Amino acid sequence: MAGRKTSILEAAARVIARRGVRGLRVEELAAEAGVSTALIYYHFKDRTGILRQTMEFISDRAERYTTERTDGAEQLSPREELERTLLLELQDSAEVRENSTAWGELRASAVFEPELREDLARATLIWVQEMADLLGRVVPLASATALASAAERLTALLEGLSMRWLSGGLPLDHARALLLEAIDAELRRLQR
Amino acid sequence: MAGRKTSILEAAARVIARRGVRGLRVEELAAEAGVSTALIYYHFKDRTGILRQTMEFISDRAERYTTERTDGAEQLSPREELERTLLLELQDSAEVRENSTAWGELRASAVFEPELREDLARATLIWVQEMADLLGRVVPLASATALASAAERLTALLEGLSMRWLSGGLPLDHARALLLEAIDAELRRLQR
DNA sequence: GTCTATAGGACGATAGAC
DNA sequence: GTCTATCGTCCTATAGAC
Repeated sequence: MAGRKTSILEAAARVIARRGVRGLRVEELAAEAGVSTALIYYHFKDRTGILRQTMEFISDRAERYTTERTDGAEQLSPREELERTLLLELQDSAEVRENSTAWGELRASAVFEPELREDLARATLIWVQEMADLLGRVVPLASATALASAAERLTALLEGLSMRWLSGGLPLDHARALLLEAIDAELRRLQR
Repeated sequence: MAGRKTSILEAAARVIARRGVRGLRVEELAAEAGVSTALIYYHFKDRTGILRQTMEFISDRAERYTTERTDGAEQLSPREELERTLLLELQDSAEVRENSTAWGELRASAVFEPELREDLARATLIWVQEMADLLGRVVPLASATALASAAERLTALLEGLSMRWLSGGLPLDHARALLLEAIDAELRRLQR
């Protein structure tokens, strides 16, 4: 079930996290996945095909661990759940770092590769909507528009903080503290 | 005074905005600047040298137009000045788009090129401090720490929104509206 | 589906003249 | 400081066998 193609995608996420989209060499990807370069072109057509499908793979995987996270026994308040979900992306675990790095890279690449934009927009939308739902559970009386805006801001801020963290200018602790305060500011604004 | 080297840096900013850091070819840069590739290596040593100095150039230039902006006759309230300064980076003019694109690219590149990090950190610090000053003029009673945090959040959010705008997923109007609301939320928080 | 082998081009960098 | 010319490498992509 986790076929060759899937294991190539897993390898692609690792390589992108290690070298960036800019540093992704098909040959290195092949070595990482333990296959030949020809097989990669067979499955993905060209370099852009690799990037597109890797982006989809990464966003699916992120959605999955974001969802599963709550399956732990504990009962969390809506606000705790909101905070936990956002902070999940600012953690120094291999998996999160890999996902964040690859995600940042793919978004940055989309500025110059229009082929990536459609998938990027879809993944972003799903992520924003999930966040708007969580916010709505904390502030049930807020309007859908206000919730959507807050969700867009928090996710965009998270991406900005994540990038600073990954590029070495912002310690993780500090990034997390900043994000928590932003959640507080947004909730205050919604509760007016 | 605007010597060859400067005009190469201007050309580099244009090429990076057009093709990205990964898409920057020394040959294309040479053509854009109207010089030979050899001259570029003479002035910048290697590709990384080009990137480093271009980053410095861009951050200086951004600082300059950020400062000059207030020299227009009108007297603005501190809050108007704050809003104007931040919104300045979300405009569809050639110069701003070029600066934002190149800035985003260089930050993303720094994740994988440690040589860029020092310059990046310095430029970010200057930008954050300027923003903290502006916030301090709006809310004089706020603590320095609170101002610094708000400034870090607003600039990180701006980078996140900017990236979404440039990667095609967020219309400029919407990005501007989101940023204005974030300023509002941060000021509310500071004024408590 | 998967491999080996390689074509073919692009690109960074330098040598050497002026 | 600036150019012309070029070397050598790296990298995407495909041809063709199994």
